[in-house]
Amino acid sequence: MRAPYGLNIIDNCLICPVREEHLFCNLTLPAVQRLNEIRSTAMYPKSTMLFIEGQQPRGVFVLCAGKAKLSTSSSEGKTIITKISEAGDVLGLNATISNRPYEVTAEMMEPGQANFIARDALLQFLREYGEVALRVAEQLSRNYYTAYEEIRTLGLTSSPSEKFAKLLLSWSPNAENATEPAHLKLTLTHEEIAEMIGTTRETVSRLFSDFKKKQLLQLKGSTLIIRNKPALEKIVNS
Amino acid sequence: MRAPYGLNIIDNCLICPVREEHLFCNLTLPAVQRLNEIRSTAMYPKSTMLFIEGQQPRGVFVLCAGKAKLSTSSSEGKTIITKISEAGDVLGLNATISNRPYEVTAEMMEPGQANFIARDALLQFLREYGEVALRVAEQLSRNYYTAYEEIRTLGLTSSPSEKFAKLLLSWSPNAENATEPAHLKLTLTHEEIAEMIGTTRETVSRLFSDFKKKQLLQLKGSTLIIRNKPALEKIVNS
DNA sequence: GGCTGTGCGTGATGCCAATCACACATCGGG
DNA sequence: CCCGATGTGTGATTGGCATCACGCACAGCC
Repeated sequence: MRAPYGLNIIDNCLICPVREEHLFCNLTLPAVQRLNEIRSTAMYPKSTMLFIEGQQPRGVFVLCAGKAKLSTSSSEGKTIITKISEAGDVLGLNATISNRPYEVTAEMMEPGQANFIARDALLQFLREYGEVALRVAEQLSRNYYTAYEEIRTLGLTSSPSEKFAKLLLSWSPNAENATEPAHLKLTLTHEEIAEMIGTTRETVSRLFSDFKKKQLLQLKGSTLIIRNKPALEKIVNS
Repeated sequence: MRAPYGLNIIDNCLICPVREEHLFCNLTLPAVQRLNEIRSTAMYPKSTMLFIEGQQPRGVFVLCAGKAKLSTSSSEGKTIITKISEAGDVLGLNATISNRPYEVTAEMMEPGQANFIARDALLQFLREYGEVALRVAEQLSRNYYTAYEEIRTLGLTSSPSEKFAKLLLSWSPNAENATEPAHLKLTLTHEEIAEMIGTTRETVSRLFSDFKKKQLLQLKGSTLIIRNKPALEKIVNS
């Protein structure tokens, strides 16, 4: 499904490419047509900054293919990654709606494709199609929830091991048939994981060692196997 | 301006009682009338829980008088206060719009008054008056920004002294005529301050001592005087 | 008056994770 | 092929803050 950079762009990827609950899904035909007029699709190579924390908002990006990491940094260089965005996500919506600077930096982690909708056009569009404004409100509300999850993780979770366990669980598909352990590709470096849970690279390395020793997880190349989900859950609310 | 509990309620306090940038300000007359039909005003004594984290959203509260603290807790009893809400603030908007459980607990810190708008009525109202839906989106967007500030504080600020300085600065009126130090009433206990910056009561006590010793602040009864704002700012981005 | 509850100040102790410092592994490119 | 860049493992050291444990001040109240 993911288009390698250099191939033809996925046409019309704005409209429900991946998820049904997409912001711009299931609109009325006129709205869809108007949307197609104001969006512009482009490919972005790895490491592209779609936008940078503090910039005036130019508009929103709808990710069609590829992953992007959202991060925020302090003046002293410390960085936290707040989210890994995937196809279907809308980036920069909050800044664009409220006309405040982008609150995060969005950087492509792999080559990908996105639709851009300029701020003025989007606002005009929302005024014309009031139905969509409520959808936007709902999306913002979801974003808020995610942010609050982050606040709870950062503020209430004390030890790095707790946060690490929490992160692992958030990766693990929450299927109930826990008979066989979850496999998943690990695409992040230890450094990036450290930035996600607010600790140092070394600590992440040691956490991996610890958890391997305790049979909580296993690593085969870049494949991560979560061996003992209940134990992880116990660590989280310890 | 603040109505002591037991006095007559402030009529019509929903409409721009305090702030011009209020969510339900400057609406068209029909919208205002409709709003007056669906709101219900009540007084709330100190320590009232307007809503509790995890509850299904019943609707929103518009604070007219009094302060409320918003907090979230872990299962082990650790608590963080994420915001002190004041007159004019809209509480529970995110949960109500997205129909997810309240993400925080809202507790009155002093007797006060608030308007309640039930979820169904609010959603219906927003559908009828599309103009207001966009306003709601803007409000949610602002909330998101505030949440992100919190994330930055929790995630990027390492030491308690930094966070404490940051909190003090957020209290201090950002007037530029820094010729005379800012005075303000300290209504929070050390415990509550600790919950705001994610540390312990004892550490807050020691921070006050430290900062007093360093001439950064001064305490006269419950009046807090911020003596050296530039130095505080230096601590924040240290 | 004495009693209880709540908030505050401060010492002693211990521990966990940041920091510093290396060694090593892997990979892609000239 | 070597060589830099990037990512990883792991030891030793250290300091900051949580924790425990008090004593004190002050209010409200019977």
